[in-house]
Amino acid sequence: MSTRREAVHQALTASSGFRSAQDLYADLRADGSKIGLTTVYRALQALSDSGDVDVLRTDEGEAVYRACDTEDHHHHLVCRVCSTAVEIEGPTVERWTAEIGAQHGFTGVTHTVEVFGTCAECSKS
Amino acid sequence: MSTRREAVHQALTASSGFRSAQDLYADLRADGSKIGLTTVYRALQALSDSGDVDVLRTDEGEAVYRACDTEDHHHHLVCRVCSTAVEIEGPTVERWTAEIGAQHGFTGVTHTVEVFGTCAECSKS
DNA sequence: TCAAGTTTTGACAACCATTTTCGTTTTCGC
DNA sequence: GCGAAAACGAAAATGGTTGTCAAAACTTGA
Ligand SMILES: [Zn+2]
Ligand SMILES: [Zn+2]
Ligand SMILES: [Zn+2]
Ligand SMILES: [Zn+2]
Repeated sequence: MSTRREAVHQALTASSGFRSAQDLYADLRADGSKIGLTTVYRALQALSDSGDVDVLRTDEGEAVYRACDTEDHHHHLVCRVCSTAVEIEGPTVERWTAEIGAQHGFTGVTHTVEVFGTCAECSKS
Repeated sequence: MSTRREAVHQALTASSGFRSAQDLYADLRADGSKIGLTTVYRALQALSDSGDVDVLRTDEGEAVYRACDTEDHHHHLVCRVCSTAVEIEGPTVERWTAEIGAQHGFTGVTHTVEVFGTCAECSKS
């Protein structure tokens, strides 16, 4: 793992929420790094390819990334305000999606499941 | 509902799967319509605002739309090959997401749940 | 150590879906 | 018909993301 890729991974780990490539680029530059935007995109591509970071799309279509604690299959509960995320897992939903797919004769069934809300902290204000 | 918006809605209804704005624009032009791309985008915006069509994002971040049979809350089982979609509903997953949110003190909890696979037809080849 | 080859990097341009702008056309109430 | 208001569409602007390519950094073998 190259130094630059590590730097991106670390910048991502510093946050508990999902960050965009542009966010991370801004963070790194603010920290004095001379990294280029292209390199940030390349690092995130590599990191998500290798499964080291999770990626999802915002409603606006922007890709956002997160360095999760586990590499096992899981989902997220994301705060709509501060973007903080909690890793969640649920045998229930895993079983349910598999059944739905099988019932309709679909093969190679996968799923995307994300839960959104306003976290306890942000709910106060 | 203006004529142009109806045309877009109808073009969408002609397909059982999710289509992008560009797809629909191509369909309509191929049918001889003189509609503009901007108008297709505006129509889709209005249709999704009013809840007449469902919208989701592809992995590439492109917005795709579908004219569903019901306006009630539901999810989709989408074929990865031909993009045909089946409307599905599940009290199970509704309950599960609500519980997960409550457990972590989140308010205003919503969710996105989509199931992907290869449909029976496309699985043959 | 040094030269030659390989990989990584980053400035810049290119892409492409989507939105804005703005002048023209259509629709609708009177 | 007439004029205001809404809808249209072509073209330009936007913004995230990817492609290009020459320079910089790192490896390797002599
Ligand atoms: Zn929050
Ligand atoms: Zn799952
Ligand atoms: Zn199919
Ligand atoms: Zn639901």
